[in-house]
Amino acid sequence: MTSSAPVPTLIAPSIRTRVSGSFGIQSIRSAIGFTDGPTCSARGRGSRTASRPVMMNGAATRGRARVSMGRMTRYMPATMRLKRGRMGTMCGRYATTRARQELLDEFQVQVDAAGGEIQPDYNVAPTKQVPAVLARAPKDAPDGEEAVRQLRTLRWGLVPSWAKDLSIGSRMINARAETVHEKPSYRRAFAKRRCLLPADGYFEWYVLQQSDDPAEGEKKAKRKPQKQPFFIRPKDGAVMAMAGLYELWKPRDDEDADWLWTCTVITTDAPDDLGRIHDRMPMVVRPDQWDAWLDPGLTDPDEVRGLLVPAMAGTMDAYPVSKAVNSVKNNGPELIEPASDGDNSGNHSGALF
DNA sequence: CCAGACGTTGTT
DNA sequence: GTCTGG
DNA sequence: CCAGACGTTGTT
DNA sequence: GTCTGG
Repeated sequence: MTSSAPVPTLIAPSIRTRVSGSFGIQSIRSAIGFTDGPTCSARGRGSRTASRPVMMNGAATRGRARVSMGRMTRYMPATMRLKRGRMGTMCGRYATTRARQELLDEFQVQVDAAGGEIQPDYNVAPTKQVPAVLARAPKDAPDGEEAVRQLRTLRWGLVPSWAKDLSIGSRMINARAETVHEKPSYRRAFAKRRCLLPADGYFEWYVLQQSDDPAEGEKKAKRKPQKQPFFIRPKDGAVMAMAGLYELWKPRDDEDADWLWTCTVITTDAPDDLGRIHDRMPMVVRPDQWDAWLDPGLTDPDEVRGLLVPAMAGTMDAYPVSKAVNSVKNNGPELIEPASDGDNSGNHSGALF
């Protein structure tokens, strides 16, 4: 019976941050979100507790932040821009398991340019190679040559052409649909290098906290927040053609090196049913828009933006899965199986929808 | 002019 | 590469 | 997205 | 805490 199990509730990230180890004041200021302002030369070993003002609508409330360090307390004006840690969720993991031939057929690919094998991947993470569909004129073709629709594998995490090394790619895994046309890192690719990234569905992690157990009485035992992975996929089982951009990059110091092909996933608002638990999702391109989306000759940002339509409510399934997906070392169909009773220490007792 | 960023997620 | 901030 | 590391000195 | 690697 799961009816007596504590009900999980969605909580926001803590506004109190505890840091331990050897830190300077800069670390603490960073921990509480200040990226600018007065500095202090104090250093030391031990643990600190820092608190910061609550942020609403992207701006800090008025007031002061207190940073206590043993007997010393520093106050700082709370007027600086706040920077959050990587506590949120986005499209950072997905599954793509269609076989090569299925992809070639489904997307009416003209040229199979994907070297090597295309293996089902139930745990795609940033920096991995992913199958992609794109349209591009042949390498040595004269101007005006027709673009050819091709299947390739790309590295997830877009590396802009100006990057000194490819490490920036792991931070360029998503592009917001609302701003992608104007961001320096993306707009060139948005105009000329769009692609489709086939997916079965994507993962997202809820931050869960069990409600207080009355049996514990006055003891306010603070439980560690737990993250529960969910898999989200189209109800009809159709392939998700995620809107993507690709880029070609070559190290500056090695003209003979091969071009590195990289990509990013465009995100958009999630419809209400999904938005109750998570307000962003990958942008999906409808089949009747695939041709236009892939057309490298369509470069007007307004026209391209017109192809991007947020998903309709009620079209996706979302259900909890095993925490095995947390580790990129795990891979297999079991990662997208609904979590069974007993999985994850009973964090969740069933589907939300 | 040069230096430095170039991105996303979240909202008690 | 190109834009913003100082 | 999560997991896991997170540094320096010197140089037989 | 922040950053990198997968």
